[in-house]
Amino acid sequence: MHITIRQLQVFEAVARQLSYTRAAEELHLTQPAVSMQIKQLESSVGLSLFEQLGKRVFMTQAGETMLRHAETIMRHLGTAREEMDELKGVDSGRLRIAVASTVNYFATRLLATFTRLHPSVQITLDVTNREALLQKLEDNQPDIVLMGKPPKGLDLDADDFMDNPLIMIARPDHSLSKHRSIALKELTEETFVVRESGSGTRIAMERFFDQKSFAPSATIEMTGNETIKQSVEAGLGLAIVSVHTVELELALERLSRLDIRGMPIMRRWYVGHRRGKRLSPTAQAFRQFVLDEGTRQAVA
Amino acid sequence: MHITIRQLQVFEAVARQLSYTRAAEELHLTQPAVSMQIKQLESSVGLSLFEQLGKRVFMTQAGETMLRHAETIMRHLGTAREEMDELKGVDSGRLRIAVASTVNYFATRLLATFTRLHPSVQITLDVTNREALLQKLEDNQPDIVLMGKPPKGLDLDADDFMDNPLIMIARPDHSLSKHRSIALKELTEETFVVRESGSGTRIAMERFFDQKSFAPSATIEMTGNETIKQSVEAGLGLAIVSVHTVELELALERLSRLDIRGMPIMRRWYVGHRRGKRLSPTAQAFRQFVLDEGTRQAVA
DNA sequence: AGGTATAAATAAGTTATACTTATTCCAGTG
DNA sequence: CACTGGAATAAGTATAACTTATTTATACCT
Repeated sequence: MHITIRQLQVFEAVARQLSYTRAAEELHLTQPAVSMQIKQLESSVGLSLFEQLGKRVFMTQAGETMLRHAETIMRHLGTAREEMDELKGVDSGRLRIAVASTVNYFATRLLATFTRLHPSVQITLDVTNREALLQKLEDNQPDIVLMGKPPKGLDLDADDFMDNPLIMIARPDHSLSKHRSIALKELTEETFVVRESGSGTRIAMERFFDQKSFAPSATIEMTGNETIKQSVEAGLGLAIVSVHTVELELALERLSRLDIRGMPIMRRWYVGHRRGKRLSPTAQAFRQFVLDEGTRQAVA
Repeated sequence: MHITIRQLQVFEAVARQLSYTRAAEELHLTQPAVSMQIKQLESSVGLSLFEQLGKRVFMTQAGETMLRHAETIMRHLGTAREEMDELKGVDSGRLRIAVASTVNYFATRLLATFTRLHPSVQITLDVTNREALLQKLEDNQPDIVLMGKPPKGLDLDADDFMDNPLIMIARPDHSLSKHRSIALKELTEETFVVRESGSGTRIAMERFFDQKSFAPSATIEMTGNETIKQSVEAGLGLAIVSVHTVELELALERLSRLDIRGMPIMRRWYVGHRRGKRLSPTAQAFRQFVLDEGTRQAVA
């Protein structure tokens, strides 16, 4: 014998009305149904909750105690329902976004706009490199990821939404910086500053070099885009980066873009989530927002 | 479709184990039974509570929210059960006692002893005259009443437990105070201080006078035993009171007892409760205590 | 790739539970 | 003393909560 919410509901009505019949009416039930529920509740707690003296129904002390708990339980059920309904809307809840580090340069802009549209959504932004991001996906940590082309192996529902041109950068005073249509083989003697393995940009670069059967004479490996940019600025060597990461530096002419034949390497950004994941309305809204924003940007 | 406690129970187990199968084992159920309960809960809140990605089961945000409420609800159920069990014992709960005003003189002694035996019982003592007491019984306010002989009309389960001798008192310097075996008719010229109507002592007195075909020449009506005693002490007249109310004054010889023929009027005290009332274990214990204490006193 | 193991979903059938209607019982009331 | 209002009881029915058997899906393992 165990307590049920129905019993508590019926009990609460009887306690309020102090009448089985009126409680039954209120609940659109018959009077015997109410009697049964109360009797079951009483037998499962092992005490009388009501006593009938003459015609009137009184609550026992046990009844009063039970009523207090019944009320709080029902109140919690109510608020649970309310909070669930909240979550059904787009303008609430939590949105966990993980982005590959390169994406960060425009993800913040994207998020700023989205936050303005849906101010009460609580957003978590997690910036890591591609490899760590795949691990996080494994743990179902992010709702939505923004990254380069996802690997085939992983079960990811991903759509591309934006160009991601990879370009080669150098110090503005580099000897080739004014040249046009440079062939890769001209760079054989150059040192390349490259991202850590596990980075999407690194993978894209390697594939490009493989295709062109090119192998740089020297590479220096570094973690993070900022570090790479600073190294190139310092004259440590050349680097391949997403154009999004260096817009500012190019404009200020602190870095210059080399006009390599076959470049920019045209890649795309993807918005994705684990296949089978039940996206919350908020997450769906964000996904759609990213896709729309991508095409808008492309047109502009 | 409505939420049930069973659903919350099963949900909580799955949320903790993050596995339907293990939750089923824990609850001694089969796995499909768990699936069904979760599905029903999900459909009644209109949101997925879990999502299955690959083999692993994850909680959704809705699930996390629901879990918080489920836990508090189950905690309340638990404490409700505990408190109910408490009430099943003799040493807890509340005990509402109502006594006729005359009873008060020994009820306090009785309660003191009972409280020492059951210290954590919360006792309410309500002292009123017989008439008001019957009204309170009507409203099921007291658990137990101590009073003189209850009227036949009312549905009261009452047992007598102690003698209640009514005696006549006078000022010690009253002319009859040294006399023996006084006949009522000798008191025709006396003034009587009598309790208000509705008092048990008053009723008993009137019946006694009727039987003896005696009618006092003058009566002064007063409320409460204390007032009566003081009035007699002040020489206002004679009075009939329960011996229990004047023990102290007789011992100190501030009042004296007249030796009237046919007195003391031998009445009894009763411990009672409304017929059909479900006495709590505490109330039952008190009732028994009063009965035992009464006979003990009689023997002593 | 293909086979295997693990875990959840689905289907069908059974038992228990939550209701109903009809009736009885009980206490207060004219 | 019949009458009325209100709860209890009885019997029957629909729904919910389970079971077993089976299917489906995915990770794992050569």
